Amino acid sequence: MPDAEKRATHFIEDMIDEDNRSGRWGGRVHTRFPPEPNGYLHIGHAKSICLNYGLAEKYGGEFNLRFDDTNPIKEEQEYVDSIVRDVRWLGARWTAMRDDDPNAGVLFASDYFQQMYDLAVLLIRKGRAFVCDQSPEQVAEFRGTLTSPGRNSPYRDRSVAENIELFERMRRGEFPDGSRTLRAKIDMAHPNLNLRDPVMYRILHASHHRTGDEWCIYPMYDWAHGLEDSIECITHSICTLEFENHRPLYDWYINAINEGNPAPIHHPQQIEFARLELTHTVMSKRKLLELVRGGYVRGWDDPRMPTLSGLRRRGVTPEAIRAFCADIGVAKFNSTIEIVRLENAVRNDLNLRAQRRLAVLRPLRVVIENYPEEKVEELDAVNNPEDPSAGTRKIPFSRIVYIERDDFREDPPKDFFRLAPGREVRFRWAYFITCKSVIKDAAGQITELRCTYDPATRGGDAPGGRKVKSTLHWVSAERSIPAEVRLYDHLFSVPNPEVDAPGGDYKANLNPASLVVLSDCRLEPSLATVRIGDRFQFERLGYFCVDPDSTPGRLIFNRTVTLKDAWIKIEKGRAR
RNA sequence: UGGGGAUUAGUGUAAUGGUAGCACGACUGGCUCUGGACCAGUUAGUCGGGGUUCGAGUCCCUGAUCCCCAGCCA
Repeated sequence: MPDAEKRATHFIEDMIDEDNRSGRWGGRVHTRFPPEPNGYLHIGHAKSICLNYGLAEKYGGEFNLRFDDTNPIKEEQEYVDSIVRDVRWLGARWTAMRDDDPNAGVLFASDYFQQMYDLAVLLIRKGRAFVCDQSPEQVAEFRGTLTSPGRNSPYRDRSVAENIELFERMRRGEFPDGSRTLRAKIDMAHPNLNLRDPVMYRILHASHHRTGDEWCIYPMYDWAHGLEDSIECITHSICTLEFENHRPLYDWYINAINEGNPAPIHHPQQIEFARLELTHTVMSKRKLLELVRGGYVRGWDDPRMPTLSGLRRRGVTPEAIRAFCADIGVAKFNSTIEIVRLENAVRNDLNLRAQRRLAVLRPLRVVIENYPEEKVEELDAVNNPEDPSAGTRKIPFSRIVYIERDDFREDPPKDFFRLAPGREVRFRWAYFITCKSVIKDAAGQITELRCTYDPATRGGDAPGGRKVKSTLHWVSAERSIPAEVRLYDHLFSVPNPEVDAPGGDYKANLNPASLVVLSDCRLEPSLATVRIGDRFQFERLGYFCVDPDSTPGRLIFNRTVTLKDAWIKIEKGRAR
């Protein structure tokens, strides 16, 4: 990734540096991202992708995208497609990737099923695996507990010949689901429960999204995963902390295969790191699925979701996500990142590239009494003060304009220096405006402001250097266009929705104000020609992007993130 | 009465026996045609207790706390 910045090395880089010094892998670095296609990718996966791809890139190595598709019951092609799309969007480049074929170079564990099967037969021949007829309940009962040893399965000492025959019959489909398993013969008293004769294969008469009905036995993750990495000659198998307990089992499998083997298989080094946790959201696939299925959000790509598709629809750029991942670091400490860090990365990125526009979300009508009725002026506005090459555009100014209701106070509190009766402010790129009077309806609601403008301040500067305390955004009433704007806030109203869950239900912490739809917004006319996905800064408000729900006649914008707002901070401080 | 990990400002993350630094947050101030951005400053930390050493976040001993593991899920 081109935007990798200079920073201290983390522990995995230190390990690779050490490997390179010792010549362990001959200078080779080969990583992979191994998702199970049973859900959509989220920001936590982005951390793993950035880590794995980033290492391959940094060390001139290779990076595989491989699906860990060993459980047909939970996996679907829809998820495969979305994951390929998201990894590509994030900017990772896998080995043999092509831009004209989405699936080129994508790898699948299911392509290795026969090799895995052959290796399982090898372990049976070596007396290291056996077919077990225990029921799932019996297996659990015989496993023992955390503090007490298990007992051997009564089927543990079957002959090699019988095991081979039964395993072949399992594959042929002669037995019902759950009736038999293939298990490794290790140690039922081992303090690490993963080594108490773990199941290697289970019978599953289920159709697989890629292999169809070719198989009715499927390898367990622990058996399959290490072999996948071995087959692909992965050097550094990077995974999350909870698999630390499994590493001895992967090592056992490969050692058992290689013992006395004239053609030993590759033995990758597994390294564990802490997965990403974020405040004000949830990250487990199960809970995200529940939010989608339960209608709590509008889908996997709801802009409030931490999914990559949600973030993309929200207007977050892949560059911002990569910068965020680089910023938070990699370690073995189970930490929770404050979501403002992500928001900050988004602002930093968009500040530099998003063009500025004027948009009024909650319009308040303003009549400029001394401005001619029919006159319209095209005023010059800078597109991006951070990027002179973005140029300028014209904005029409006229007698009647809209400003933000929040930008006027009839009785302004201290430190409020926006518009108020008798006060002069600047209209961005236009004129100095003074509020002369306030018009209200019968209910006492402000419906209109009557103001005057100073013709000498055209463009926004006073000739004598006269200052105003604030600059407001505005749009011409007649020459602006309507739009719907969707304001998003944190999905959950508390930092740790799973920990502080009333009644044990994290959903009780859903933020009722996470989506606010404003349907009467007014935009400057240059926005009439935008395309879906285009991003802008609406000055003084935040960053917004065009939602796919937009139609030619009706523009819909999503608020990606607000600008920092010093005034809100002052107000909140006063409330306290 | 198990095994495996972890613990540095509010939140993260560096420091690999030698000045505890950085980012975000918070708070000041400056600047500004976005109360944005930018600039300057302030705040605040090595889980506890022993030990080794001229010197310990780092090494040793000993406690504490937190996370993971008893799916034919991954």
